[in-house]
Amino acid sequence: MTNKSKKFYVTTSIPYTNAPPHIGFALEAVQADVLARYHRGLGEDVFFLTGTDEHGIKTLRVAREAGRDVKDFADEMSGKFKDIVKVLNVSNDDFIRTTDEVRHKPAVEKLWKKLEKSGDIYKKKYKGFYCPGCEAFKTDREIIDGKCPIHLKKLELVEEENYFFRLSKYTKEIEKRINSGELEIVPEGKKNETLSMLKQGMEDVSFSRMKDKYWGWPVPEDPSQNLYVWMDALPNYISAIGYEEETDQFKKLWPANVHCIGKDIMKFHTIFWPAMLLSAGLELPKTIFVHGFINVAGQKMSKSLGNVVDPFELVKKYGVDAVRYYLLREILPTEDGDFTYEKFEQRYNSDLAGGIGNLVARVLGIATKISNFQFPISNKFSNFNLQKKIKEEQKKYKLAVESFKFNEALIAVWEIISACDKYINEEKLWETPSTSSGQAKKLEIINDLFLAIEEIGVLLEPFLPETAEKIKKAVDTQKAENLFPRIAK
RNA sequence: GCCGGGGUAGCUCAGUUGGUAAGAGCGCAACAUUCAUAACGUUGAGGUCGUGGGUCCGACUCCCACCCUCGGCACCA
Repeated sequence: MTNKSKKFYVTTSIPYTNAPPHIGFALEAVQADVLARYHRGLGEDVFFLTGTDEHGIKTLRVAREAGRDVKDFADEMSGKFKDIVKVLNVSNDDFIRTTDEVRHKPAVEKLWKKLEKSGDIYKKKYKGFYCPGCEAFKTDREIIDGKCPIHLKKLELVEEENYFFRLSKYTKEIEKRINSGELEIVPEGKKNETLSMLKQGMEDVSFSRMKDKYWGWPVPEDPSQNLYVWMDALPNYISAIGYEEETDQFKKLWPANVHCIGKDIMKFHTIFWPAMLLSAGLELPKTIFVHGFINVAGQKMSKSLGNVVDPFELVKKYGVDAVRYYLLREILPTEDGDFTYEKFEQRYNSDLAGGIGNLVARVLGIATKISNFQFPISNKFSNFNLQKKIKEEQKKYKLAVESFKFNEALIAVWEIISACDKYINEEKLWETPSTSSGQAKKLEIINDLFLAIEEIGVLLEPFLPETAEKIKKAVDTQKAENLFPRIAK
């Protein structure tokens, strides 16, 4: 492998810190982690970024309601996201916060100046319905009867002068880049949605708010205004890697290979962000990968319904790889998925306990109890069919991961697991052969199974890193712990 | 309202350009078996492929209408 020179820069979106992490962010983090680990396995120079988006009204409001200092509150929330990433065994190389004044703030300022220099920043009156209670503008959709749904007070029509970004100028170019494939959007349906939005044309967007109405970094050279969310959050992808000083790292890593995002923020990543980059004379990310949402028992996850699934609890209860497995195998990568404990436990028992867990225990049991086998007696397969099957599935696996079909990649691995189980049954490995040649053949078969398990571990590493490690250890020491104890019903 | 994606076995989904393929996995049942986590394996039951029309020698696969569902339609992120 000589992929050392090839770089791979992957990001998650930066979740907002008004609430602790839920399972939706866990999905995104784990998906991005598979990509990062897979490409590392290919020998590429991988950089994997995640972080938190902290500025804005909501964090401010939630902090106030809790009687907390906002920065202090944001610190705590951001810490929770840092924790969940760690708990999920996500291999991020860095973690950026929008409140970071060393890396982020100067980078955002620099980007702003670039946009300004391109003539894409201008002042315009922004009109909106403002709720003094919320201290925020309300969108048309939020407004009920001309009133704020939270405070039930009549909204004021407030006009303020803000800085706008000339988004409209770039729609044609972005459309072109998408159509040519230079900017790839996965899946196809989301690409089409973006294209249809572009076709309708985009209006310019406000990139700042009056200082006292928005928590954020000040607009360079106009401290009466603060930078609005797009201008603050999206640039995290370049601020973290050294955009401000245009470091070697920045030159090497940008443009990003993949931005992993949720469908709710698609427009900002497929239109706003590319427009900003074009304006600044920077390259566009290569791929935007859009995942769906996770419902709980068919219902939207929400605080008011009280059905928010806490990823910390899940990991505590079932173990990190069980959670990763569910997210990657049961949830279709680009569709909305569903979470229930029943489904989770069923997946766990059938695939994890009965599949990989059982196979490893089985093979090691045969090797140690039934035979005095020492691995390896050969690094080549004796059984052509098994070898062929593994090769086929490896191919499918590679294709699947590289097209973001994580569930299909896992299906391929489980095909190998199933083939191994069948092999053991067909050969009746537990019986004692009567001849010495029969005995020799038996050892060869066990060797095949060890080779297969070893390969399964390798394939599993991006998905279930802890399990992969345990498998490796089991093969090396010929002792296995119970990988996934069955959950009693 | 406009635009787009879907509606295939109990569940989650595959089904290439229309013609002996109506499929997989899970769940369920039976059988077999004991090396393993009551596991693994084999076999089986289960679907008029949303509804009603149409084109065709022939449609899950094409056309029309309708029903249901999910999403997008521009500053909540």
